[in-house]
Amino acid sequence: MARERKIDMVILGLLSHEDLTGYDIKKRIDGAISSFWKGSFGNIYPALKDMEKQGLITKNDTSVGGREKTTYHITESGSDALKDWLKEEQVSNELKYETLLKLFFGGAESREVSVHNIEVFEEQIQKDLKVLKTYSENLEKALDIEDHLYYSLTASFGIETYKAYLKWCAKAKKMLKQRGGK
Amino acid sequence: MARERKIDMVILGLLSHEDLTGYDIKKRIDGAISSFWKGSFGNIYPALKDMEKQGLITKNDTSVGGREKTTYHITESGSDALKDWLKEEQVSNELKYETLLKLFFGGAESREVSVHNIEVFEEQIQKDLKVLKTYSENLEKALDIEDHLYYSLTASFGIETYKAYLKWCAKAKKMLKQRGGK
DNA sequence: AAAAAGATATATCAAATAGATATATAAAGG
DNA sequence: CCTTTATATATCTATTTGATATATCTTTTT
Repeated sequence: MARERKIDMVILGLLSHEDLTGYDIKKRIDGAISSFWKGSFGNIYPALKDMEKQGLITKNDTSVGGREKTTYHITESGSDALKDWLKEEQVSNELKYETLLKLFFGGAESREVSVHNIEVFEEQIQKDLKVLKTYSENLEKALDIEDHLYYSLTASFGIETYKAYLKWCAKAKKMLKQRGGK
Repeated sequence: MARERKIDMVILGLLSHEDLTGYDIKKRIDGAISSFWKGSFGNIYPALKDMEKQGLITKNDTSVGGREKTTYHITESGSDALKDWLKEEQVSNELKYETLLKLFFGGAESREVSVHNIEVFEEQIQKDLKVLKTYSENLEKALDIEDHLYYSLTASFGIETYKAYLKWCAKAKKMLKQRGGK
């Protein structure tokens, strides 16, 4: 058996603030959450169906014109499930860095290949950092809103780690260019 | 269709250094690689079978006493596949931080809960950092070995990011304890 | 020396995730 | 008017995760 489905908690967390459609949920996940969690239609829609059966959320079908859409709303029971999860001790934090995997096995190719791979990574991080900084600055304009504090803290996590990445990139490139590599 | 199977590259990378059994591969992944990639028997064994069919690796069955074991060896074609992958531009780096997910939705519970969750994370990172530092120090004793340079760079990535995490933990806890939270 | 515990070794299964794709309507732009 | 983009739901396959089953060999405890 695989562990408990985490997408459920992402959905409950989002629905605890506002009613949303599956499509809306995907958009929210692709936004601020994307730097530390991912979601796809392939697990969002099945999870919504399941959770409705379990009574954690309720659905509300509406049709605007010829277009049908289903909005979900969190129930008392769903809200409790979210709170229980927040209080659980064990967490699974896992990162899968293909860039590091390539570097680890970098010896199978020339050093130039590894340097280039680091440069590709570096550029991506620089872009991501820029986006996160803008997001963070906007949040800090209204830190009196309780939720903004939480969003700001997760953004700051990203900013701090991205900065560490960039520092490492410079160092790693230097090391690879030094001491007469093959 | 899901993207190309990444476990294949982990296996090829490991086999490029020495012949290994599936069990050995699991042990290697759980070691130095574990901080940036994971693997399980559930994907290692099927991948080995597949790759053998594809001619990327060859198998060698031996029986020591009544105990059977299969050792795998990388082929020329497997070695080429590894090098091709190293030279590919696109990479998928994804982190799934349940700790951050909980913090993002922290507003559904008291600030104490979030502070506690950060403390749990902090302790784990402190442990991991200690292990990585020891590993890194041992590598640096013999940096003249080409491969050690690569292993050292990946270890240093972990060390730098873990340090950034700890710095963030202190800051985040301070923020949550300040300004009269609920 | 026997029993228990732990390490070695392979394999498989269910649940969850990733990523792509299919379908159809609505809105916006040229 | 037509094309492109956004909205919205759904499904499928491949892959990964995590657990479990089985069996042998080795080391430690009694």
